[in-house]
Amino acid sequence: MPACRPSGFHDKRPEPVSIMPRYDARRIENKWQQHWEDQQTFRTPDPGEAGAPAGEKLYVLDMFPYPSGNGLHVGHPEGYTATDIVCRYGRMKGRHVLHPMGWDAFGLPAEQHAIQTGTHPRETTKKNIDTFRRQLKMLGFSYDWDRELSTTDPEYFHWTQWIFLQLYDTWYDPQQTWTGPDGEERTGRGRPISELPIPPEVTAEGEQAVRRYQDARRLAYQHEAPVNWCPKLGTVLANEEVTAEGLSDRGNHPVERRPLRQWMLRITAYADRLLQELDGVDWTESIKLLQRNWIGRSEGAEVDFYIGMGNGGDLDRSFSQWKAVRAGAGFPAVPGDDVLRVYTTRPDTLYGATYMVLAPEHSYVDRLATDEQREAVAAYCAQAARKSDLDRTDLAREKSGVFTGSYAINPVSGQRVPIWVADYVLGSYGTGAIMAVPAHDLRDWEFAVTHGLTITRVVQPPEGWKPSREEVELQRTVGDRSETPFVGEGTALNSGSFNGMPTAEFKEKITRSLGSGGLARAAVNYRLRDWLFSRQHFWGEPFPLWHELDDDGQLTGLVRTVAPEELPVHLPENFDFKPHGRPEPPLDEAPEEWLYHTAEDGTRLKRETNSMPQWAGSCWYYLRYADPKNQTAFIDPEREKYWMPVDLYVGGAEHAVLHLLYSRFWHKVLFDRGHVSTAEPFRKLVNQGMILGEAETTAFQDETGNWVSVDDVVSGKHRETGEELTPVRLEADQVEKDGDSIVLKESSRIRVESRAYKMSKSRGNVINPDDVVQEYGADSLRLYEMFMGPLEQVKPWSMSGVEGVYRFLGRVWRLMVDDRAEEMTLSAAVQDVEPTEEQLRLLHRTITGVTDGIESMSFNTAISRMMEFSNELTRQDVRPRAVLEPFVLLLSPFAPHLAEELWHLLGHTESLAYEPWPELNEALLHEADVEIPVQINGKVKGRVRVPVEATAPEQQAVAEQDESIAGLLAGATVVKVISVPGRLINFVIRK
RNA sequence: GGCCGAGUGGCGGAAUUGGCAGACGCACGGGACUUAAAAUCCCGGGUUCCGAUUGGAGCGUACGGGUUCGAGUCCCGUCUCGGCUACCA
Repeated sequence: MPACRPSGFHDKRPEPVSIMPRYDARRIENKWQQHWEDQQTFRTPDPGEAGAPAGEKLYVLDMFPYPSGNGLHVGHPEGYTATDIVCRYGRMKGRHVLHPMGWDAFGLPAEQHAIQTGTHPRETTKKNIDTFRRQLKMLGFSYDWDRELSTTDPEYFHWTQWIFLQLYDTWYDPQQTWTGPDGEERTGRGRPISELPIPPEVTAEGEQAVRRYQDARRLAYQHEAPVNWCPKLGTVLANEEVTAEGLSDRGNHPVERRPLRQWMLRITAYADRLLQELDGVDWTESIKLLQRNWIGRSEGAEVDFYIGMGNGGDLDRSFSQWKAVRAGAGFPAVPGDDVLRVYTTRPDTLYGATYMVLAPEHSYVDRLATDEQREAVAAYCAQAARKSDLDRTDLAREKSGVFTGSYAINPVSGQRVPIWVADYVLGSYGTGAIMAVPAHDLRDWEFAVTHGLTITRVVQPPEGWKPSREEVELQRTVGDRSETPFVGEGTALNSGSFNGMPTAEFKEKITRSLGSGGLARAAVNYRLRDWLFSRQHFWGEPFPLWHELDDDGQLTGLVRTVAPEELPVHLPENFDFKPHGRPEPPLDEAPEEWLYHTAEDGTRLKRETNSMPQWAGSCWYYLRYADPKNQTAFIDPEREKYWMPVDLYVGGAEHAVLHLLYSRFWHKVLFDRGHVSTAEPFRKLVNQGMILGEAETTAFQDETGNWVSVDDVVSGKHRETGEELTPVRLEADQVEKDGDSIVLKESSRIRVESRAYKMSKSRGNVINPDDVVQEYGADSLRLYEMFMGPLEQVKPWSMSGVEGVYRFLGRVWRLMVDDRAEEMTLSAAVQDVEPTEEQLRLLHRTITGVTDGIESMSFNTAISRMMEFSNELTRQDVRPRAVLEPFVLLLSPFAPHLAEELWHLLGHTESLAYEPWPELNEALLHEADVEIPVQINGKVKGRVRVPVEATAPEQQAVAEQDESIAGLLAGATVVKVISVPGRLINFVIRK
């Protein structure tokens, strides 16, 4: 906090008994917040309801917060103020505005707090929500609080569970072509599981076989997936709770990867739709790109390498038989046991595939390990299983792996290639096995060099190719020649009849040729994986599922759904959840009456004890706001049609990938199943930039107190000696600028560091919105956050900047209020007189500036224009009401409390929230004359005044008559004249 | 390493998208008011050189090139900072 304090709150003089006429933010803000609440000013009428605005609907949404125990952060009000301005502006423009707020309230912190203190997460959550609500109300946001929701409300998660059942009931048919309610034709659709065609041979096997066949195709399915099991803590950890070193965040205990039965959502089925339908939404290209990269579509081919049925030596002979069979039967959808299927984006390098690699978790590893190699392979796989993904990537600078002892046959060259196991191949991508082409893949090259495997070049680089940095780094010397890998495209080499063919053509030809031989097929792969949808936690939505048990009380793998009319499935009451020392979820220890049930047919049932991840509730909350109290459906179809899609969605960039991808996925499933009418939920998306702490200037000192220039500091240590250095905070007057760097005043050789850091408790630079409001008021906080700079940009906080906007608001106050009077009175300068032409021009310039600023979300420039207005009017002794009133309306979306108070003072009795937005009169915008620059050879040499409507030749004539210009033109040859009406004149001359 | 974004006064930033660089705010300096201070109001400012008083000339948007009558804005290359991502075959 700054030392000097604004007068509004801390006036030393005795308080007058009457209303203080000074700008007193706290009094005004409390008053109007109360007024809005009493009058239900911002309650949004439902479509068709009496009193609903006739204008078009406008749905503006904030990403709802996780109500943490720390309360609101200054980052929150940034986006919330932006959307609030858009909404308030929208209302004044006659739009029917939906602007809700709620809580993403399931999550780990409340659960951990519960384990430590015994307080139920429900209570912690309620308390935190109350704090957040109070803080948001204190900032004067125009939410319709009647629509408030929390993901933890049973009435809400009722429908989260219901949507899960929809996912469970859906399979994806990639073939179906259909036209949706949006009139678009698409191929591929999520359909009811009852419509899944069952092959006759499955039907023949009976009901259980049919159920299992269906279960394997649902969008929600069960799968063994590794979890972070920490034996010491006796609990499973979320990825965020595991450090980069593979230790538990709390206590630094080792964490193992353990497979556990979990629920997955088949988001990959929608990968193509998620990719393609991104084109139609109004998001920045960089966020779209982020999503595209995350989905990571690649095109290539699946190729089968023959491995025979055993480890026999007759591989070469049986290979030709196998090939003949394949030529007749074609490429099977599911590979048989006699082949190893790989995915490659470079089928053109097939002739250079000199070995193969399996991921350690590949199911063929055991089978392919020969007796001599079995022990080494088993040891390697066991070691790999213990490593986290991070370890695997980190340690693997040195590419490790072991030979299985087995061979496969390269389908094009007919050569035997060794099969290895290595953890640089991921089990979860492609087929979990690769053909290695060391000459043309950096990772394969590195591995081959390390393990002495054959490298065959099959692509000739194009003329003039220079190896890239990474390629050079991997250079090796063979005899007296040096070789590098080449990963680019070129022409074929050592590739039989394909020699000389360009890469692109080769890819296509060989895929087709192998395809007709039944050896390969074109394939598409995604980086995107199916979504691991279960967590081993208490504080999350329970799954609406029962497991069938066999006579021994074991899960059969068959599942029954909870009937929709029995939803929601509540969390068990009076249950003391503590880590129980097993990887299974805490709910596994829930009371019997919650956990077990006997079905009408006598089958023993056990509840699913995993819970849903925090993402679940945030996947569809935007829908519920449109109909938050609906008891019979997750949303009324008419309301859905009316309000969707969200017109503007604002939130932090940290959700640019996952949250948006997940909710788009759910939305598309609901769309396919006919529950929503739009294919995409969010029409326009804006990410606000992070707010950093105040800028800090830091210098470094060594042990003896000598300054060390930042050039010699690497992550807090001396670059040469490695000595730990002490960072010292400096005041602005201790440093100065020297060229491009900032240096100590006392020694210009010592460069210092000057930058702003992310706000964090440990750095002590966290700004609490409560303090700012206490000190300057909500209007100042709102205004400052918008004035800092463009919404999307990262920007440092500055407390004196807050003071700047506070002073502006005070000036606006004194524009209209006589602050010397004993009571609230209009300033004598405010008069009912005709405004001057100049005043009108100023007003209308402000109207365009503010209107355009809001519409393009450049709030900072909109505020600048209002500052110019108030600066100008402050200087004038007569301030016509006719320009002040519209100005108050322009200011109102930004500083609503102050604006309401002034509006009231100007004699209005109603809130200004629904006053019509001031209308622009273009005619009043311009003067009769404009001053334009006159250039000679592109340099400004003078200025002339010309009529606004002057044509190019007319304004040129004016310029030529100007004394100083005429002087400069005299004796020179005018080569060319550029005369842009109303802009400038440029004479190109030669002496 | 890859991808994305950004570099403009002491600081946050503006510039109608190729047309007067530095709007507006902060910080700073000067003045008015005041016994004094705070608050408020008014004025000032990119920089170098010459004139030296009112003026004039040059250089300036990270750096080096280019296109153009004209570039902060477009093109090529380089550097720095920030964010995301990390063996995806």
